[in-house]
Amino acid sequence: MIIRTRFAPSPTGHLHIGGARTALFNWLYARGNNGTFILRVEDSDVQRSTEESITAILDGMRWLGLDWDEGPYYQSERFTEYKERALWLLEKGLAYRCYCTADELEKRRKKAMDEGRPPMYDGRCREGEERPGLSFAVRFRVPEGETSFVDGVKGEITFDNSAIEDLVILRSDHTPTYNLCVVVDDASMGITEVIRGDDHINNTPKQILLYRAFGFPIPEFAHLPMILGEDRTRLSKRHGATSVMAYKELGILPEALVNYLARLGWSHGDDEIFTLAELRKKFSLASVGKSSGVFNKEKLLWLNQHYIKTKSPSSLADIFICQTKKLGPDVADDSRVVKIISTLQGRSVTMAEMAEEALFYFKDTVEYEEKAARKFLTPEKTGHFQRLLTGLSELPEFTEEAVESVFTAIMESEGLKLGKLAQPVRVALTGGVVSPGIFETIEAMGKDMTIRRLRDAMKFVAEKAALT
RNA sequence: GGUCCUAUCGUCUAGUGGCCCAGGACGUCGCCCUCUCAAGGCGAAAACACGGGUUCGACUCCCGUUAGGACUGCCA
Repeated sequence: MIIRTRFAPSPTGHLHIGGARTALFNWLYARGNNGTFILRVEDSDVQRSTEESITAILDGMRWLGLDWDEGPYYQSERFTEYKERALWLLEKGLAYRCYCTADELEKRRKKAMDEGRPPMYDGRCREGEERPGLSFAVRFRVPEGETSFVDGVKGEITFDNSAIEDLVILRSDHTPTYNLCVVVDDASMGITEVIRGDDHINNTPKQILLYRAFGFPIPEFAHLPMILGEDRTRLSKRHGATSVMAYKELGILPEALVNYLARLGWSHGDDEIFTLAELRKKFSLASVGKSSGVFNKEKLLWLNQHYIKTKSPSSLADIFICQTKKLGPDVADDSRVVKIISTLQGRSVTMAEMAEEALFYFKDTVEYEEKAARKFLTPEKTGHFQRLLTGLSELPEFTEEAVESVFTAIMESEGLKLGKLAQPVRVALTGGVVSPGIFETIEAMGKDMTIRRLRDAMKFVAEKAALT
């Protein structure tokens, strides 16, 4: 049998971390088993579903590289089918008309809670007469007995049906509800493995009962543990960035987020680094853990740093240009970009950070940090700038090695250590005391800008000396 | 309240009865390297929730306790 999995988000917000991991695991399971991955938008709650959310979710999926083979299907386009199915159950006596109003139900529920009774629907309309002219909802008649299934992650789970109330499958406006839609959809789309968050475990027996009532084949279920915030409660806005796209803005690479999400709840021995392609080969439901995990930003950042460090500079260029633009400079046409990235990628944790650290390469004039200038831009510390300037401007090839040779010549003839020379130059070129290696910085900056900045610094020193 | 799920270092986890006085990774701390900052190398501190069983032997199996989480909607 061909494996068919699906990701079924409800479009009431962006694609969040938990949803992304569910999508990833479904994708991995399908792709790893030559199966089909389906995207279905669960917008059966017309009131809360929005177009923007749908776009946001699709964007998030694409950014992560999770492509789908079928869909997106929309539940809102399938309302007649759900309704017909519900009516069929009604006809067969497997469901019944409930004339209770939402208000009454709410009151009864509250009363039951206050009195410490389980707030379940009491089934009062179960055997009632049909009352023509009155509006009604359709409730599924939950049979007596037990319902159990073998969960792909958690193992065997059993429920006593007495704890399951007769659920509404068609609202009084005759729109379908979630449990009906999922069952009808999963069955008609031929889903073989339902992989979703374990907040759905309690829905599973209801759905199994519906499958049985319809006579549909029952799929396998696998429930993934939740992702929690630092305070060990369900991840939500309170915990900061929870939207996948927010991480993109922060300069997180999709490979890093995918890798992190995969390792949150799934493991492969002691391995930590996985590309999407490797995950595809190695992923299995059997090695998904049972317990919920806390989302740890530090580790995500570590992975991000790893990918920034190991990717080719040119593959980072588009993101770099985009992040830099957010800070001002448009560097799309700057031929130095790739070289500049290569100087920064070993020391940037995020792409946003890299853009910030790269800013000095793009400024028209350097702004010296006051403390740095005071310490390093002095007559004695910049004494060799003229010689450096000459040496550099005479270089036929402006490469890291060539630049280094100019420095070495000065150091040898003057008996200097590199530190004595490098720090003042660093301040002259970047304005501060922190930057990539001085030779690579000079190469990446280019001959013209380097020489100009060296001259500016000498002028700065001279003017300062003249004032005192 | 009821139902269900879960329980190894601060965090993510390895571990499927003896290989474990518990391994890896992030983070933390120390040392080394060093033109600054990183990166890198080396090292350290740090965990089997508790109580009963089962067994020659339990982190591993069973039961209970405790703790956390989810669900309990005419939301999904």
